[in-house]
Amino acid sequence: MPELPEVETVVRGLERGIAGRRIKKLTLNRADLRFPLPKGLAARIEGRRVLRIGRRAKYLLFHIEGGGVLLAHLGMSGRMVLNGNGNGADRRHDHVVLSFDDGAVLRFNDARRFGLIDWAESEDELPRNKHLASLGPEPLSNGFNGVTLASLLEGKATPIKAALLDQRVVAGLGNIYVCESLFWAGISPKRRAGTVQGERAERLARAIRLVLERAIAAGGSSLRDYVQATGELGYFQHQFAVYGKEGEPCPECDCGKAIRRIVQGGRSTFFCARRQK
DNA sequence: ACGAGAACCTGTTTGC
DNA sequence: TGCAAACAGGTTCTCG
Repeated sequence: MPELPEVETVVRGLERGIAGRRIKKLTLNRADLRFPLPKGLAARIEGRRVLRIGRRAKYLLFHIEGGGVLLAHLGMSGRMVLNGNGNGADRRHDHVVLSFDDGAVLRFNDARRFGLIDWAESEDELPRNKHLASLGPEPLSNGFNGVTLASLLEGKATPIKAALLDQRVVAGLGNIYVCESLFWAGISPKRRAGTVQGERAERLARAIRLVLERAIAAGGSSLRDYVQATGELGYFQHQFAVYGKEGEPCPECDCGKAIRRIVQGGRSTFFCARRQK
């Protein structure tokens, strides 16, 4: 579910909702999460304030008073929702609940349990955290452009679709935004990643940035599970050009050719075979 | 070393 | 209608 724009939207909602609040209690409702909670996590955060909330790739970063950082990943089905507004979330999947001194309640709800929570002792430790250590560049950072993207793709034989899903190449893209970015860049998902160089890489870097920015502006994409921290839905799904649109006409070609769906690496890819080469 | 595919888990949709 | 298969926004492991 949640790719960079969804996580960024949640981060912004949490920043408004709980930055500066003091954590009163952490409640763990089920022990068999994908990874057990870090040892002694409750003791490290209870009684301390959340200074600010940030993001790296698809990870939420809760900066805690005293220097530690709580990391959270939402997996496929995870939600991080404030104050009971789960927008239909099944309460049985409220695995971790944080209550705050002002009465605010933050729920980590994750039906499929692909999400995770981790802990870094300090901001300096973050780059060495096992989940963050090998991530590629942030696509919305200043340094991300066609030149950097081209060098990351150089020599790769795998299809560009698979390369962009690899978080070591670019951090934060997932199935939706890879499909959408390749569409707007006019690049076939089947093209060898290593051949995306020069002007093609430039177009792709620009398309990635544009798609992500538009998606964030729309509050992310709500297909089934994703909601913002407030419980509101995202709206970018209404602006999809190709994702989930098999058989529908390409929105940019007037040839009337339909959007095709293929499977790459076990995941659906949607594209326009006429426009994307 | 690299790439393809399976596995992890639950819920919903699709097809016979 | 009913049941089974397919599918879902991600990541990580194994195998060739």
